[in-house]
Amino acid sequence: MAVGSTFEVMAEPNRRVIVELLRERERTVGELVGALDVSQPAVSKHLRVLRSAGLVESRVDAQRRYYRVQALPLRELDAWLEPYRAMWTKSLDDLERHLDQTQGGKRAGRARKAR
Amino acid sequence: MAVGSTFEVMAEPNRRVIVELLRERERTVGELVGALDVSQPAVSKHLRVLRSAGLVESRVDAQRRYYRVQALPLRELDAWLEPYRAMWTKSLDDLERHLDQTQGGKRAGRARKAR
DNA sequence: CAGCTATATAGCTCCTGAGTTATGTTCGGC
DNA sequence: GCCGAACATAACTCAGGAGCTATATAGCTG
Repeated sequence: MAVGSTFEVMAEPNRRVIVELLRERERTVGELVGALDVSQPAVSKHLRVLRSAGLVESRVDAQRRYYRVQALPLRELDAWLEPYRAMWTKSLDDLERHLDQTQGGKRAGRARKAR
Repeated sequence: MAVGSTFEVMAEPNRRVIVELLRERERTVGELVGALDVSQPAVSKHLRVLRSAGLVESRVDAQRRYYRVQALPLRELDAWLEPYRAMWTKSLDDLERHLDQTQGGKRAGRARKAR
């Protein structure tokens, strides 16, 4: 529930891969195992962690379990990042101003700021 | 540099506290130690990790070192989250539609969607 | 220069967490 | 009703990382 747990859960590389795979479409445990280069129990363990963090849900079909992403908890990360957006925007603006000063008119037709 | 390292660095609770403290203003190591309930070497170690991830910078003043946030690496987290924004927006819309259906006109003057 | 302050580094301990193998459970097919 | 497929759980190992104490380094102060 806390932003901390979401951060910690998403810090694990294989879990991020799982979430990215499930973003495209729901998948069975077997499909994830095939994509991940770790054992099936390891994948089940990651799915357990992800489920208890509310980041995935599952649907049963016979012996198969289809997992899908539940993105809402990621919103907490987004909210946590909010105060920093202004800071990196400023950093980029400062960088740009610096480039404008040092390189002068060399880049007249250049594309405008990416935010 | 990779989004993975940024995730892992920010997963540590004390490091997140440090970054949040430095968001307000630059601080010395001693100030951070006073706020954190861990030893001074532990704080220095966290600062080292944060510095090598590009998340903080330091300025020397006599024996003191003032640390400040460098927010740019956090932008990678923001970018990573991007594809999921549409998903949680949809989840919230679905929830709202559901509430509208089940509770009908009970909440006529209610505040509008928060995004 | 002696001693104090502020911070970094070294060396160590300890616990957590990610991985493994082995086994349990559930379900469909024959 | 049995066997195999699909997944979860149990029990264990092992490495890394976060913490600590002790010590080194750098700079002010008197």
